[in-house]
Amino acid sequence: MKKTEVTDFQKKVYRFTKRIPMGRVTTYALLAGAIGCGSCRAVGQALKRNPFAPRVPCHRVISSDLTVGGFEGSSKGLSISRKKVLLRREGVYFRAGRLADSDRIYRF
DNA sequence: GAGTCATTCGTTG
DNA sequence: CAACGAATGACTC
Repeated sequence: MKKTEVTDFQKKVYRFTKRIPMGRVTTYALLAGAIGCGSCRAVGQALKRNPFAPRVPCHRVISSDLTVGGFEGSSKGLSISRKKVLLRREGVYFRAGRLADSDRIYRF
């Protein structure tokens, strides 16, 4: 078994993700840009492997198109549904699979 | 070392 | 307007 080694990149991702206040969301591209990385996929990967599962609110990270994007390794299915419900409980409402208010996006 | 990924952008039909 | 492919950076096996 491998040790849960968190790379510097992941550390940044989790740090920024945890920085998101309740009732607010952010996008992969925004996170990637804030970290200093040109690819948003790397951010999603870090969240998917999320070693800090309940500690890091990965459900507060959505796609830059205001879409839910993915969750728990699936861009659709029950996982995504759960993500939407989770955000809804925090005050973030979704409409047709998209964020109802783009003003809810948290800017670093 | 190769494959995979929860994305994003650009071009083509 | 809609769909597909290519690009990019990092992680896991």
